[in-house]
Amino acid sequence: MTNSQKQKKQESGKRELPPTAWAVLGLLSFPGERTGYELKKWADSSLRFFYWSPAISQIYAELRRLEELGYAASARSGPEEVRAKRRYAITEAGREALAGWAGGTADAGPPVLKHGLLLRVWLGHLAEPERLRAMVDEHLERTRGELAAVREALAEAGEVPEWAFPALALRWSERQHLAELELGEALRTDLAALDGPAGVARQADGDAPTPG
Amino acid sequence: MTNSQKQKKQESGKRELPPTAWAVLGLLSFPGERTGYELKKWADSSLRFFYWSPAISQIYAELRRLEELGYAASARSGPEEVRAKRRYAITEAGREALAGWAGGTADAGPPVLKHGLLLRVWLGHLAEPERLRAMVDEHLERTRGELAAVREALAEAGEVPEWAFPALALRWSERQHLAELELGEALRTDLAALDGPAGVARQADGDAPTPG
DNA sequence: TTGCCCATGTAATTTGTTACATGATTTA
DNA sequence: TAAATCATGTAACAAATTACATGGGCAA
Repeated sequence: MTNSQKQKKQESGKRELPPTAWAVLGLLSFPGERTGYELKKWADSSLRFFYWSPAISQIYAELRRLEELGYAASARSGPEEVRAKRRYAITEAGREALAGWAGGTADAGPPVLKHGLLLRVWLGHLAEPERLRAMVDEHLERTRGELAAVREALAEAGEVPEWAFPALALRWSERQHLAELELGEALRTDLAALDGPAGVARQADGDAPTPG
Repeated sequence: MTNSQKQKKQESGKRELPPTAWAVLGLLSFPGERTGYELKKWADSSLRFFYWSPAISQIYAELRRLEELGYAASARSGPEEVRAKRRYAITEAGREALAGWAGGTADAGPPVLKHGLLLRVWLGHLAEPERLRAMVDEHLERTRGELAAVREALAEAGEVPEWAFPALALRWSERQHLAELELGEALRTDLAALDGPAGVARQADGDAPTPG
């Protein structure tokens, strides 16, 4: 390990919360009390588009941790019921901690993309050209569906003045999906150019230089 | 659990490999033998931009699994050394399995994006407007750096005809970063529009708060 | 001779998923 | 009254990271 990397280590005893915890707390930072189930559904129609879509079990786990930390508080509906419906709300401590995380000077870090189609394009020498083209077309179709979902969410959020920032993020996401569509079209063109005129080498073997 | 979700369950005994295993095998699918260390460096200058950047320990673990499955084979340099340098190559079985995965009819699934800046924008009500603007600017600066890195990788791959598909993916990534830059600029504009007219009125300006 | 890069690996821990179990309420 | 949705949770496991340990080769 290099020295510069060493300097990135944590010295503090209290360990940092993972992004998921902050995201859950972030959902809670908007007015109202809600259940874990509701949080999950909400995330799937908002944060999913640019950040995160966790398993429901993960939401419940994070809510328990947040409550332990005093960042969230819950009230069950039935008095002494086992596993009763539980509505969560953010606490003052939670709001402060979240504001420190979201509005602090710490770097948000680079966006991380995991694009399965692109990995397959990168590995294009292993697939039939027509199969590759079909994958791109499927991707375009799905992206159109996603764009529609973003716009649906935007139609809801766009009305309410309290949702101004979420609407902003969704607007970004709308543009991002439009760009993804253009990227897909360009990819299809590039793919055709590779396959069509010159008929570039699709053979797997034969020697070649090592990368790097 | 709904019925439609139930149908997605696996019935097969042999469990599917995670994407990381296929990505490592994918790196190995290009001619030449290489060490885990080299694989990591290569991934960080290629797949990182659109798919994946694993911990080095994860690479070593996957290589061991791949060898156990008979998908990869290794040869150590020193004869009986402990922990000697180990160069890996893909096997025929590995190539077949990979081709089945990458070129098969299975859906690549939707791309997943984790954009820390956007989460913070979504949570904009918790931060100072100027801090938010600074974050966007930092993001633009970093994206410019990433774009330069993509182009550097492209300059290397673009020459060799064997790297035609990797070059295609990198070309996609170049365009994607250009789009990300435009998205960031638009976000800055939207942010200013949100902050400007509703905030303190500047008497000299009057109206027309949207900058070019 | 210090420090960086190359190179491989183990251990501990955390994060996150899938599968399972349970039951209430709502809708067709 | 059957099915879907709402709602919470546990258990097992898989994936992945961080920290640590080790040591060779090379260059300022």
